[in-house]
Amino acid sequence: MTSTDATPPLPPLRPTRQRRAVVEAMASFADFRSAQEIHELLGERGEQVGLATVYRTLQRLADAGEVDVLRTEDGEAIYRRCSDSHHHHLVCRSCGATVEVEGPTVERWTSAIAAEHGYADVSHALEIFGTCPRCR
Amino acid sequence: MTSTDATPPLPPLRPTRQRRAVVEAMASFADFRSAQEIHELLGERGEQVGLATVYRTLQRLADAGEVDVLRTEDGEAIYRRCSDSHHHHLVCRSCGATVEVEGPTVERWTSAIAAEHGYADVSHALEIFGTCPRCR
DNA sequence: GACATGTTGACAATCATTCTCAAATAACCT
DNA sequence: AGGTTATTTGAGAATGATTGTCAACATGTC
Ligand SMILES: [Zn+2]
Ligand SMILES: [Zn+2]
Ligand SMILES: [Zn+2]
Ligand SMILES: [Zn+2]
Repeated sequence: MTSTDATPPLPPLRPTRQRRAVVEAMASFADFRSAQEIHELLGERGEQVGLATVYRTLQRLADAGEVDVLRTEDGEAIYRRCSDSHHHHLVCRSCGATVEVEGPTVERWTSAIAAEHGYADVSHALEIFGTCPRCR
Repeated sequence: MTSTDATPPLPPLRPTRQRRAVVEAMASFADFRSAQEIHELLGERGEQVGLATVYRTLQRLADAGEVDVLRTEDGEAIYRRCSDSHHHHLVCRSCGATVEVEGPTVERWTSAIAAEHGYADVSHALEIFGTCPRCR
């Protein structure tokens, strides 16, 4: 709420072929994929985009809240397009099928717990893993 | 519940100086630390343990549920000794101070959500981040 | 078109984590 | 104690995801 940082000099951000390609690619699947997999997918689609650019673009999208980022068991980042509202994921351990879920229950609980311990400026991360119906 | 895998040939697991050292080191701090930091700590304590061994031991401890593992924003694994029961963490973004929290609320909610979507064999991961009282 | 600046891509550099494998050491047997 | 075998260790190489470099490019503006 300082009075001097109304609109910091944010760089413009240009619409390039590569960015469009990545965004479109993200719209073509519903599960979580790694940057490298997305890079491959782009290749298959005939859209030539450098790997570094894919990484950069995914990060921007993540920062902008356009995509969700998760970490696999071994620390690899995986991405998926997402709705704009706050939510969590129910992910199939076997095939990766993902369902976005939400509800006030967890939101309230985490806030309460945090307040109870004097923690401020709270955020949280919750992922649910299981085996989906199709993989039973 | 299959009848043929009662006790798979698990390797014995020997009590070595290195393993004791790591376990003791883990008991000496209460926040999350990376394998490398723990390796350093061991050095300072005069316990010479190879980095690879630290990694191996931490993984074993994690598999055995003796330590909790988290991933930092950039995918680095961090470890902390933990109580035996299922719980979650309230972590200070600034100093790393950690509080183990638990409660049936989230447990029930996640189970319900999973069942609702037909997911079986469910597990979940929840971390709460905030600024602790001391860092306000 | 000319200019200023954001963007790209090939490739090098990081860096956490894993792998390799010979030497060291528990556990066991006699 | 000596001998045998299965683990464990550690130093260094290897891996692999992610990031950095920087010259060539593309875009928006005038
Ligand atoms: Zn599935
Ligand atoms: Zn939430
Ligand atoms: Zn703190
Ligand atoms: Zn739980």
